[in-house]
Formats: sequence, C-alpha cells, structure tokens
Amino acid sequence: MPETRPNGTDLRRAILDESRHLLVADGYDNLSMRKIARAVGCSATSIYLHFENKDALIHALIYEGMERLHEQLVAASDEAEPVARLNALAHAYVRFGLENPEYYQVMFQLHPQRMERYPVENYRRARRNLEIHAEALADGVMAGVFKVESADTGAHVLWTALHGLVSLLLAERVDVKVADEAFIEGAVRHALDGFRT
Amino acid sequence: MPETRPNGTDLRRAILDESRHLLVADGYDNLSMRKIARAVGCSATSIYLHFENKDALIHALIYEGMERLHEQLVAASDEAEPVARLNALAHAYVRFGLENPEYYQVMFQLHPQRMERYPVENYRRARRNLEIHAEALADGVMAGVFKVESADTGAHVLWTALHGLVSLLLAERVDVKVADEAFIEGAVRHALDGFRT
Amino acid sequence: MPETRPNGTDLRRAILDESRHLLVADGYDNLSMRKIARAVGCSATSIYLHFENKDALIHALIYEGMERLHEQLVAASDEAEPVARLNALAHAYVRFGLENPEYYQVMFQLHPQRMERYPVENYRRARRNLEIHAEALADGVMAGVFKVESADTGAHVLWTALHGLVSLLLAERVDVKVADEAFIEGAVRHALDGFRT
Amino acid sequence: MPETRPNGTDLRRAILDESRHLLVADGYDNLSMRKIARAVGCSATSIYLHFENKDALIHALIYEGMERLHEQLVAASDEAEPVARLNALAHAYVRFGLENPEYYQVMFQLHPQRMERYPVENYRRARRNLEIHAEALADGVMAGVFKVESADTGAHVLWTALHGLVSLLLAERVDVKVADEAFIEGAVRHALDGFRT
DNA sequence: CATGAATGAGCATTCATTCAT
DNA sequence: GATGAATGAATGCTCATTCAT
Repeated sequence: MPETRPNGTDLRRAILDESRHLLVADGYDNLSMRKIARAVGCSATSIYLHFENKDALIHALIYEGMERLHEQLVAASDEAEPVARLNALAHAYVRFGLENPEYYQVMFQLHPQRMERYPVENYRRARRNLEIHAEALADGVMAGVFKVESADTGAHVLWTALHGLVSLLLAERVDVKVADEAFIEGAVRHALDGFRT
Repeated sequence: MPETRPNGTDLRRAILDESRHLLVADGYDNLSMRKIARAVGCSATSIYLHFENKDALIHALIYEGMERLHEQLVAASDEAEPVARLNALAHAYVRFGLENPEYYQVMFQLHPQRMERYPVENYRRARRNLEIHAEALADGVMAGVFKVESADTGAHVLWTALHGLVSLLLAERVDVKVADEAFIEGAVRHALDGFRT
Repeated sequence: MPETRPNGTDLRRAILDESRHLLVADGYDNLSMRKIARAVGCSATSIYLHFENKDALIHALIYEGMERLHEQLVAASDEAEPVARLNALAHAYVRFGLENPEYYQVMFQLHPQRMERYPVENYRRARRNLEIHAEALADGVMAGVFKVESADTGAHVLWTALHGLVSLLLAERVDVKVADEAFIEGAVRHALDGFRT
Repeated sequence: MPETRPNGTDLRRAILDESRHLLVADGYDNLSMRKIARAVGCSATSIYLHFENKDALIHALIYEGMERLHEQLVAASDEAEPVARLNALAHAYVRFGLENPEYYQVMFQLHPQRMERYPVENYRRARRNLEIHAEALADGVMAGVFKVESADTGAHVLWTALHGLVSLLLAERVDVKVADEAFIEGAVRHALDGFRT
C-alpha cells in the first residue's frame, strides 16, 4: 500500500504538495488539474472533492505560501536590534522570493481581476507579513534609529522596493555587470537606508 | 466594405490598440487572437496578415510601449539639475506605468520563458530607457550630489524600486491608509534619497 | 445517456470503425478528429480518452488491419502442398486488400514520414504476414517446386507484385477490357509463375 | 530585372517548376498555394490567373510528369529486340519512380476520389505510357519470345508489378537483406520472366 | 497581368468541469 | 471518498479562395 499514496494519507495534502512542485517545475500557466491529478496519482475528479475549483486550489496554495513566508520572516526576526532586524527581514523576504519563484508569482504577481474571489483570509495573511516589517520599523522609531511618517506606510514603501527587486530578478531583467549577490545586497541596503535617521 | 472600421483605417493600428485594451481588461493569459479579432471587428486570420504570430504582436506592443515611455522620459529630462532631473524621471516612469497599465504589463511583467524569441531591438529600447536614468545619476555624481558605485547599477537599483511601486499599485495590493498620490510621492523620494550624498 | 450509441457500447470500438469508414470515403488526408467524432456521435474530446492522439488512433487501425490480414492468411494456408498454398495466400492477400480498402490504405499506403512514431509492435505484425509467404516459398524449395535466391527476398518480390495489383485496382487505375476477376487471376498467376522451377 | 523572375518569363512555367521542387522537397501534403507563391516570388492570387484552382495545378503537374515519363520511356525503347526493349522499359519506369518520388506520388498514388475532375487528357497520357509497354509485348509475341493473352492486359499486369515495386521502395517498406539494386534487378526480372515463352 | 487585404472553415489538442456510478 | 467517461469551449494557426483595385 505504500505503492501509491500511503493509505490514510490526506489526499488534500498530497494535491497541495504536488501542485507546488508542478508550479515550480512547469510554471503557473502549465498547471492543470489533469497534470496535478496525474502527479498525485488520483483522478482529476477527486481534486474537486477537496477544492471547489482551480481558483480555490490556487488560493489554498497562496495561503500556504503566505504561511511559509511568515515562518521565514518570524525566524529572521529574532534579532532584538531594529536595524539588524529589518535588514534580516528584508533579506529573508528576497531570499524567499528567489528560492520559490513560482510560489512568488502566484502570491504576488497574479493579476487582480483573477482575484475577484480572493478570500479574506489570504488578505489577512498577507497583511500579517507586512506587519512584521512595520513592527521592526516602529521599534526602530522608538529606539531613535528610524524615521518614518507611519510604520504601516513605511512597511509598504519597503515592500514595493523589495518586490521590485524580486520581480525583476525573477524575470531576468537585471543584467547589470555586478554579481547578483552584490546587486541584491546593494539594493536592499538602498531600500533600508532611506529609513535611517 | 468593412463593417465597423471606417474605410481606409489602418487595421494594424486597430489590432494593436484593441490588444492593449484587452490586455488590461482580461490579462495576458486571456488574450487570444480570436478575442482581438472580435474586438477589432475583423477575422482572426486577418491578424496574421499584419503580425507573423501572437508573439510578434506582443513584441510590437512592447516596442511601442518602450517608445512611448522613452518619449515621456525624454520630455521629463529637460531639467538640467541632476537631482531635479532624476526626480522628474522617476515620477515620469511611475506615471507612465499607472497611466498605461496595458503597456506596462507586457513590457515588464511578462515572463522570460515567453521571451525566447524576444527581438534584439526591444532589448535595445529597454536599455535606452535605463540609460536615461543612468545619465542623470552620472551627472549627479559629477556634480557631487549623488553617490553611487556605478551609474548603471544605480539605475537598476532605482528601477527595481520604481518597478515594485508600479507593480503593486497596478495589482491593487497597496491598501495603505494614505492617499495614493502621497504614497507615491513618499516612495519615490525614498528611492531617490538613497543616492544623495 | 448517450444519444445514438446504445448504452454500454464500446466507444473505442465505434471510433475505430467510423475512422475506417471515413478513411475510405474521404481519404487519409481528410480524416480529422472532428469528423470522426461527428460520425461516431461523440465529442472530439472523447476520442482522446481512448487514443493518445491521432497517430495512436491510426496505429491502432493498422494494428487491427495487420491482425485481420494475418487471420485470413492463416486461414488460407491450411493447404499442405506449397504451390497451392502460395496461390491461396496470394489470393487471400489480394482479396483482403480489395475487401478492406480502408485498412489497406493505412496499412500499406501511408508515407514513411508519417510513420516516425510507428510502434515496433506494428512492424512485427507486418513482418509476420510476410513470413507466412516466405514459409510457403521455403517449403516449395524443399519440395523442389520453387526456385528462389532466398525465401525472404522472394516473399518481398511477391509482395511488391501483389501490392501493385491491389493498389492500382483500389485506385481504379486499371481499365483493362478484361473482367476484374480474370485480370486478378492472371496477374497473380504471373506473379507466382516466376518462382516455379 | 533578372533579380526576381526575368522579365517576360512565363509565370505559369515558373509556378509549375517551383511546385515541382516544393513537391520533391516538402511532399504533397505540405504543398500550399501560399508556399508556391512565396517560392515563385508572386502573390498567391496570381497563381489563380494561371490555374483555376489547386486541383488544376496538380493536374498540370501530373500532365507534365506523364510527359517526362513518356520521354524517358521513349528514350529507353530504342532497342529493337523486344525482350531487351521491355527490360529497358521496365527499368526506366522504376528509375523514374525512384528518382521522382513526389512526382510519382502525385501521378499514381493520389486517391481516386480526389480525381473526380481528373482531366481526360491526363488519362490519355497515362495510357500512352502503357501502350509503349504493350507494343514491346506485342512485338515480342510476333517474334515468338513472349506469350500473352492480350498485349494490353499484359502491359497492365507488368504495370502492377512495377508499380508495387516502386511504391514499396518509396514507402521504405522493403527491408530485405539484399542490396536495393539487386532487389530491384530481381523483382524486375521476375516480373518479365512470366511473359517469356 | 497582378496584387494586397480579407475571410470562413478547418486543424489537433488542451482545459476546467460535471455527472452517473 | 473516489472514479471513468464525457463534454463545450477555447487555443494558435494554416488553408484555398475571393474580390476590389
């Protein structure tokens, strides 16, 4: 019985996992219910027992992605000192994006019209990740090392910079004569410097 | 005689225009030759008289977008003073993105795998737009008002920040309790401040 | 419940049958998945549930044809005496071709470029049918009634003659003032006489 | 002016020539009006000035093929002695088929239903080629070296054998362990031996 | 004599989804 | 829970042909 899926294993779990793998391997546009089913080893119909439709599956994937990102951000924010913490957070965000390119696409690059039915819960998860940055900023303001109008706005501003960095790197649009590592380092520093007092 | 289009109107022009509109309405993945044809009021086959294939059509769109952006950047760079000039350029870039979401999407948010046949001319056009920013940075360095490792790298760093800003705004992911105008103003300033001496 | 086909009928069977009929009615080049679907009374998509693609459908047809031909050749080769046996085989081959023009076309008149993915199993089936003739020839050589360089080569030579006969008859290119039956009889005898000692 | 087609050159001629070349290069199924036009350097529409439709063009091609074959048969029949002459004719026929595979296909392997409008003149040309063989047979009968029921029927019988040989060779269906040359030699001799007294 | 523009019909194939079992 | 069979709609693209000029 370990032949296919181990008996009693959560099929929903398996579907999500395989979807993620296929996403990374083939990209969002090549993710089809049939392919997922084939990879999981169940029928396409069975997927519908666990997810209302493809959108719902994608949303679940996004949810998971947000969770993962959250975990990595939390892991990166053990530093007490606000400057070091924000720096760690920023790098963790960028690293997550570069290491999970297709995830990143689904989470942040899918277009709004597709997201009509985007579930509230996902919005919440997304905000939570922003708030981690906002907290670091706020702490820094209190400690006198950062200066921002509002922590929330500041977090968004930081996000736009980091998101732009990840997006262009993933799209292979950056062909600067500088090693990727160094470029990332520089861009992140640039994004953070603006907050320093 | 053509049904809808006035006699003698350039069909190629109409195709490009409708494609652009459909792009923002339905998203890239939902852009099909048939839908374009329907919108234009011609047969799907006719599109192939003006564009070798779908890719070529997209590339033409990108080309046009790059041209337009270029025009607006040039128009914005009449300022002599480097700081003011770079500021004007950054705002022009963001304005272009927000005012031409259709163009922006195909120009900067399409994925590299789709770009296999991406024509060299378009690469050149894209670089040209970066170089305008690089020049302003270089001028600023000479004038002692900017400090960057390299003008080219600096231009890329700036681009990532601006691109992130445009992308998230277009995706309606920024729900900060701040007027868009003010938010944009703040984010651009943030992006530029990092270069100041 | 299916409209036309009786409930429980094998759709795969129906597809193969209709394909065969359409083949002789419209020719190979005009055989399309849609036409087959229309003839069968199912959707084009359904065909893909039973055959991976058009090629696979054609190969299945060829496989069946080879099987049928084999059966008829076996049935015709019960004669012990080699001359009579080879004569029976030749006539069986010709009869098969004339009675199953649809099969014959795909089996022997398709072009090699189309056969790129020709499955090995079909090659085997084709050879098996040649070997039946080769055996009769070999037996005749042993019995001293036939004379051939090699049984295999002889079988191929015989095949070319019979294939030419069937092909031209099916193409209605033979307009000799002789009854078909008599013409066939003569042509087959002519093909066999060359082997006699 | 020798740039494109030399001024004053028969466009009809050029179309036929290019069609023939494309036929040989790409095969019948890939022969399209547009491709011919591109190869000739004229518009697709222009072809219709010289040929009613694609069928008519094909028929003209067949006509030319029959002429060519005729020329080669005539050239091969200068031998006075009937046996040698028929042998030369048979080899000339086979050679023509093998050297002009796509021509051969169009001339002899196109299916009858496509030939509904097959022009009478082409039938005549086809018959003329058969008659050359019939004459050799008749001469041989008079000379006492051949024995046939009727020269016409005999020519057809010979044709079926030769056509089968060419067809299977072109389809690469003959994988006998014998050099092609030798196989052909053997098959032709086999086809002719049946007529010897 | 020649053409550019245009078209409707057709192609193989893939997709998300449904439904009876 | 799970499935096999089925489907309508859609995709990019090619074709032979027509028509106004």
